Amino acid sequence: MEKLLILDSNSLLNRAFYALPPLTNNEGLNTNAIYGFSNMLLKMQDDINPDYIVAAFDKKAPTFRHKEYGDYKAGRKKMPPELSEQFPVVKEFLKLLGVNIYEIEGFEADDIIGTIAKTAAKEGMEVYVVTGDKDALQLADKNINVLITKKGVSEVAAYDYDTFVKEFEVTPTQFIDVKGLMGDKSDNIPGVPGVGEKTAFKLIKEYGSVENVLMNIDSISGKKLKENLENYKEQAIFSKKLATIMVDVPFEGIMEEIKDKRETDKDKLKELLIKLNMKSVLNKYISSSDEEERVIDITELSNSEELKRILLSEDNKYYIAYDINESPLNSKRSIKTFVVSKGEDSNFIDMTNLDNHGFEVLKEFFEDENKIKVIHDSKALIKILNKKGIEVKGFEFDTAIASYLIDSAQSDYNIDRIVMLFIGDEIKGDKDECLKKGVVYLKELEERLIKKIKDEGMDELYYSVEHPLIYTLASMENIGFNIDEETLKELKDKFKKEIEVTAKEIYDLAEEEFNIGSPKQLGKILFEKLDLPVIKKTKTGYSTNADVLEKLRDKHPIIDKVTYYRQITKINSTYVEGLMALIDEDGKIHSSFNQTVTTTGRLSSTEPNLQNIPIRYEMGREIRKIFIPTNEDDLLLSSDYSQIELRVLADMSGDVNMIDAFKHHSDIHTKTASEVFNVPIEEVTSTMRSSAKAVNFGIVYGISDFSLAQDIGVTKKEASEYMKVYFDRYPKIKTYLDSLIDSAKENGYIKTILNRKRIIPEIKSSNRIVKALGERLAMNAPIQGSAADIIKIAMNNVYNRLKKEGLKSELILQVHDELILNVKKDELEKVNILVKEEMENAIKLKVPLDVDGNYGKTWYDTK
DNA sequence: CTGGTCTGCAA
DNA sequence: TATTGCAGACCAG
Repeated sequence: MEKLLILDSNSLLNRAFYALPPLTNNEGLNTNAIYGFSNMLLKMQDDINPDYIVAAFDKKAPTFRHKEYGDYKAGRKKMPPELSEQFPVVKEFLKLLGVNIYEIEGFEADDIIGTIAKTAAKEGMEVYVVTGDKDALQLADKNINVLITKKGVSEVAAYDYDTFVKEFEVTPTQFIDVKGLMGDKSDNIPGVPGVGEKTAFKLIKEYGSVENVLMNIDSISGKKLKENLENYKEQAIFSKKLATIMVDVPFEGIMEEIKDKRETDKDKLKELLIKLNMKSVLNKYISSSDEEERVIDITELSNSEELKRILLSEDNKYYIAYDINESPLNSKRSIKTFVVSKGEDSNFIDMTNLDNHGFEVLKEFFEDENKIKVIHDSKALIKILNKKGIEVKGFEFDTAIASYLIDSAQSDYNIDRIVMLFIGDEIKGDKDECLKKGVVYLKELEERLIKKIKDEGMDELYYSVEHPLIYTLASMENIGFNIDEETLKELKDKFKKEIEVTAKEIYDLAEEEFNIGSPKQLGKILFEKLDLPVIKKTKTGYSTNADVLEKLRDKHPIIDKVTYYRQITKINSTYVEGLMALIDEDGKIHSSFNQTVTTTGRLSSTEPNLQNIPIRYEMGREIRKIFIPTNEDDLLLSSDYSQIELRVLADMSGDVNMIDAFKHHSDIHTKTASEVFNVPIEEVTSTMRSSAKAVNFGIVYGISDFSLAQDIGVTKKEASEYMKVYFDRYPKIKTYLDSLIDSAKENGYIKTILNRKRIIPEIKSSNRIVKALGERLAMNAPIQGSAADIIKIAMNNVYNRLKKEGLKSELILQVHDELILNVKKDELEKVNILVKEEMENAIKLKVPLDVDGNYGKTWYDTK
């Protein structure tokens, strides 16, 4: 006997949604109902093994029940958006599975189910109806099994005619009569007042139907019950009608349609399940035996001859992964394992003991532009090759960087992770195995990523900015920043003495020795021994951060000493000792610029982080004196964008007032102050200017009145007033920021000037704090990200022009809005102009970009 | 020895 | 109850 499985989709999704904890994919789409639904479906398929499956949905349009009874299902809460957004996805899922979906205007899913169930049973099918709604029990019949979900969605209780009668002692049809009498709160079916489940069953068991009950009211005991039955006769009949599931919805050729089975669209199903991050479901639908198992034939190349055979025997496209011997020192990094594939093969070679001939092979391979290379996370490899005098040509695509452009929020872009993310396969094994197995996925990854990048409109961003930037950064990192070790040692001694003296003073004031660096011990001294007022607490105890100490400084002389001690030990450990440990054999520091870390598109810098060298306070700023040019005669040039983020904001918002200010090269903070405080430019005080500056900063970050108030030390109300006036003066900024939030809410992401995408799952959160964060991200990311786009363009252009013009000056550092170059003395003027030109003309905005260049003998002096 | 927490540096 | 990062010190497990 053929089996038909009918899904009461609305009911099941509701069940799953409320039974399972919230679950989202990486884009913030809720998936818990989908997950529960698909697992339930899998279980049913396993248990029943149906020949056909159909899914019924409710339509939004009112049904005949609503039309006849205005209050039908009234009082039902509106479906939360976290659930409703999952409906289209489930429909897509079912469609790809080949399941027929039925939803008909004017009928509920129940009616569709009833009709299909009865029709199919009549035609000799064994029918299974799965639902979370007990109403459907009235459909139970000889060949119709109604499966009701129990606790959650994993288990079901099954009823056919016999089991139903056995349990309830009425027939399934009589169950409608029961409902007519008792009503149904959730559907707002009234029934007869005073008649509950017990009485209803009792009456129907005795009289068989609502009609018969009503004809025999006289013989029923109980005065009140009689009265109610008498008074609500019509309501009882009507309720029965409402509770009756239709079994005669007009369906033309429904059975033929159901039997006309469609195939599962495996490729698209896979894609959808990967997108939903539902690997476990995917595995069940597409078992590995179903797919051609990826044949991974891993070959070890044991000498340079074998390497040569793979790399040089023909012109081809090569997929490359590698591992390096990590070291904090650039000079000590080398290639450990080199893995190459021409598509399906995987060949690796242990580079540690490779002879010189091996590097000749690599040189011939990498410098041949007809041998096309796709490299996963190429920069470290390029750096090592470049150091050995090998250029890299014919390099077309970096799968790590491309993956970052598609989703910048991943914690890393190792091959195994992005294979899971974009292909859905799990690569098992340690780092080494992931590499060797992963290389065979690079071809498919490349194809998918190229398509995605094109679809997202990021061709220019990848091919003209990020990809060329790999070479620019590799060069900067290999060049490094020269260090004045003498001065550094002097600083070290100076700080060491200062720390000792300060510590002694603190011990004297505390009248005991303790670890000043331990917030726990310091807290004990300050708040218990010295009994200072507790300002703030942390999870683990008293807060002793800078803000707290600032508030306490009048209360005890120890506070200023502690603050000073903090500053000086911070500078000493992080910058003096930290930098000292990273000076390479060439006397330079070679920081790494990571291209795939930040969510906004900025670079980040590690080992060491050269993007947070102190500048605000003199004591820390001194650190900059140790950064010197490569050669004695050279100079350092620092060129920085003035207010690039506000200019980007002016451009993207199109606010005429702000655009004007930049066009006239006004001091934007003073101008803002004059607007917000309504005074002429000349009367702007420095306090006003710094408040305005804080507002401008706040706008860029996505502001709240609370934080602004805290920042500039006014009340929340005043801060709120500043913002209001600000938006009055720059009206288009307000509308622009709002439009960013709207677009993020609608699409789930925002884009920068170059279409760099940042997915913002937070904005869909039902937690209002998280959602508020999402809104700030939506406002900040396009601004910060566009500024990042612009300086990246400038970096490539500066790098290429210096090379093209045969100049010996070199780009060595980027600090978000600033480029630092090592400049030959006789090139200074030329390079200063060149850099300014390239930075200012990196992109055409509605406002000019202003670049200020400063040079000096040390980084400290470039001011 | 690792990972969590607190702290503080930059744009 | 402001965005993006990196890193050192401490400390519990």
